[in-house]
Amino acid sequence: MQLQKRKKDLNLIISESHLKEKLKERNLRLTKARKIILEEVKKARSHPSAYDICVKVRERFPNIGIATVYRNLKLFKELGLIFELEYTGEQGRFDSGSPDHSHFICERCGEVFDLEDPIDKTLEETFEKRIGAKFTHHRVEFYGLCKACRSTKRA
Amino acid sequence: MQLQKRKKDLNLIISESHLKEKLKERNLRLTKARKIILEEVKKARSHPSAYDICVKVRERFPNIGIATVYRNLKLFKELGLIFELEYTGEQGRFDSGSPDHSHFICERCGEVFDLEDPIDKTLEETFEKRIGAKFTHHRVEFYGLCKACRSTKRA
DNA sequence: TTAAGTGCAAATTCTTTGCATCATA
DNA sequence: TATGATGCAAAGAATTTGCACTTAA
Repeated sequence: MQLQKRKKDLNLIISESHLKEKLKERNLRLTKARKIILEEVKKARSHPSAYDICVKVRERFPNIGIATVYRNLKLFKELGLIFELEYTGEQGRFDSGSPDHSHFICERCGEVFDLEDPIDKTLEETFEKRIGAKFTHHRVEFYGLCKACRSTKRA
Repeated sequence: MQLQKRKKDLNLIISESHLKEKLKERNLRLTKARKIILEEVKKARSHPSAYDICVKVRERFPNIGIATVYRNLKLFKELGLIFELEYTGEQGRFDSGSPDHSHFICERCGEVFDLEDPIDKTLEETFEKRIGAKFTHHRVEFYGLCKACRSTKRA
């Protein structure tokens, strides 16, 4: 009982010190809002939207504004503390080809390159069995710097 | 020279008849706008946004409205003629965990499930070499019906 | 104390919708 | 010619931004 409690506290301490360290690198402050937002993202069982997180945070910090949640989620992404599931913040992009290929998206210039599909039938079936789901399709995207952008190091 | 021209025409004819057939199944009409929009998506070298496509279509069909482009892109997706690169139309979803896992997203209930990362280092390096890029990360998402939604067939 | 962070509301951006008009089957 | 499709503008949804006030270091 006590051990578990200690463990829990320890986890929080580690999280918080990690956050503190990351913030210090950029001369940013550890505010109450920032701390609670990260805690709520970390403890969320599912994959919450900014709005979901705002609702959760509000239970503990009633005056939080949605703008603060957005600002901090964006910051946490930049710090590498969380990941965004969907590549939003841009317009939808369309692809006319067949579905069995993957994409590489350059994070500097936004160019999209086609690559072959790395997911084979066997793997797909293994995953389907594991969670009892039936897949209709999948998507694979790689992100990084394209050839052209690598040679022009400076923007 | 002539062969190439013939080939080109043939491609267009095939595309158009495919479209016509798909449309007929749903009692939809083959309009000039619809035809040109699909042609422009098909011929686009990169992965255009709805706005990009609208600009292209406008060169050939000046009065096209952005709403018509959106409506038809949505339709083409439903007909399976094109694919949308990003899972938009929803809020951004966040993930607090490590980046080395993939996701399954239920298309009925929207629930997100974690799965292991199917991309190994070797494959990543092969792809990097092939296009001369340097990857920072990747994302893999599976879509379909989850266990719970499969058992409740009807909504 | 002082610069970063916040809340609020207004602004932006992307996408969808309502409606009168147009055009395909 | 009847119904589906379009253009326009207005509405919606998600996210960002400007600014005066607050707070962590």
